[in-house]
Amino acid sequence: MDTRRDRQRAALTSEIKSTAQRLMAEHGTAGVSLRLIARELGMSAPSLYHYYASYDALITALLVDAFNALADELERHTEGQLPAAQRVLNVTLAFRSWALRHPIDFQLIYGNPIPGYQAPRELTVPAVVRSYTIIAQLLEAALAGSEQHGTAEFSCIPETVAAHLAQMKQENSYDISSYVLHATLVLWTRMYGCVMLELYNHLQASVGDTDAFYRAQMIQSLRAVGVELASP
Amino acid sequence: MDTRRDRQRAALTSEIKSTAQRLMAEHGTAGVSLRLIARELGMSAPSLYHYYASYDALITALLVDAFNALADELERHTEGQLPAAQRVLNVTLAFRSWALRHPIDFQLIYGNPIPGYQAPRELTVPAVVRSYTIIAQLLEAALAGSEQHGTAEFSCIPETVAAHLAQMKQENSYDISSYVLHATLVLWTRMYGCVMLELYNHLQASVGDTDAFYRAQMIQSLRAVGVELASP
DNA sequence: TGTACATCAGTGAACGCGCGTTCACTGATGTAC
DNA sequence: TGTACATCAGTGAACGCGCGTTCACTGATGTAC
Repeated sequence: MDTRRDRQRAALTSEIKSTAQRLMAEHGTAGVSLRLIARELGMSAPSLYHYYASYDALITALLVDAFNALADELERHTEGQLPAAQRVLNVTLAFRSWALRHPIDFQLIYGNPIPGYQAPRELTVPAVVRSYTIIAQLLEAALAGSEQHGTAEFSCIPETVAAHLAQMKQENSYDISSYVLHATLVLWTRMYGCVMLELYNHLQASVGDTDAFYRAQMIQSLRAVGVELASP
Repeated sequence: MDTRRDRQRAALTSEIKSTAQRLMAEHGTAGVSLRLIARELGMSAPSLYHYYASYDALITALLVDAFNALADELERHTEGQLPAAQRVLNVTLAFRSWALRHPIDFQLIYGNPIPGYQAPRELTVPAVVRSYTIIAQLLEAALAGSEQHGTAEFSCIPETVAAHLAQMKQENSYDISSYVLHATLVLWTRMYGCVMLELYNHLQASVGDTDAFYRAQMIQSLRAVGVELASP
């Protein structure tokens, strides 16, 4: 049954969520409250309890949405006719551009935790893994044809880290090489570092053109790993 | 004059600060309040106004302290008998180890802003620049003797970024090459990315030995820039 | 199609909490003679 | 060394605010016959 009431309910449920996002954009991830959302929607605070069981439940909904939106966006750049090497680059660029277009969602995922809120791990862990494996699999494909595996320094993975990756591979029965898992982690930390600094406005003043800076860093990093990119 | 009252006052002023830090460590940077601090110290909230003009003034004091403590720590690893190349590596390692030992101070500087608090720019900007120039100068020294400047990919700085760096050089009359300024920025983003992910517990599960992982990344990055490190 | 009943969205009042800050005060610590 | 005064640390009460959540309620929307 799809009654008028059901449709109304679905509409308001998502309107509450989008209002929360908008208010977070204005007041920061910690600057949002049920009462503020209700005020903004022109309704009373208790009425929100018909849509979300609690304040934490609403935050969790936002969090899960953000995780999936990011992974969806990365996945979108995974497919296509382009050579795998080019697609890896595009995914790393998509990561940053999504973060800049959705700074609040990004902070919700990777920024400071919201005071008093503890994200349920059974929801967040798989969501993180999803983005991570998207990149790893694509990187594996991009490296499949190439002979050499990156620069000499790069191939030198610390013993303890290699052991940990091997164990992870076994436990989760990944069919991705330790080399690629390691390279993905390195990429990940570099993407994250640039994006987070830019989001907190610590980069613009020094770099100027953060767009070109990021792109150059990604190209350099991918080449160091062994991805053969056509010249730009 | 150094009366009993003066000493008492100085002692309490710093005790308030250290209590604030301890409470932040327990409840997050946003989870601290004047009333909570006062309760913890066994005194009334209004009495704190004899030591700090307002809540914001206290936060600012913590922030400035943190900025300087980090820069001091980096500076400490700048000096010494070791070759400059080795000292650069040590400074990057010191950055992470300081952040791990003082996670709250680090988050205060580089994490999410505290809701409702706006750091005065005339205090924070010079403090950031201080850490940045420490690394740039040392890197300049480490590269002074070497013939080649890093790998081919690395030398390729985007035009717009190069132009911005040249302008910055002129405005502030730095005597550091654009190449080194750029390399410092790259290093900076990589240090930050690793450390921030580790602080927010997004790295341990994937990497295992974050210590070795970080060290390997720094060595690889420094070599890519052209720093000639003795083999470990 | 109309009626009786169940479901559910939305409300205002209230609870209990914590916050930063102001104010008029008490009592102790310092200072000047 | 003692006295009179000024300075300052610390206090309890209060102001005005916002928060998440509960509760008993009204009135509209749906459902079953």
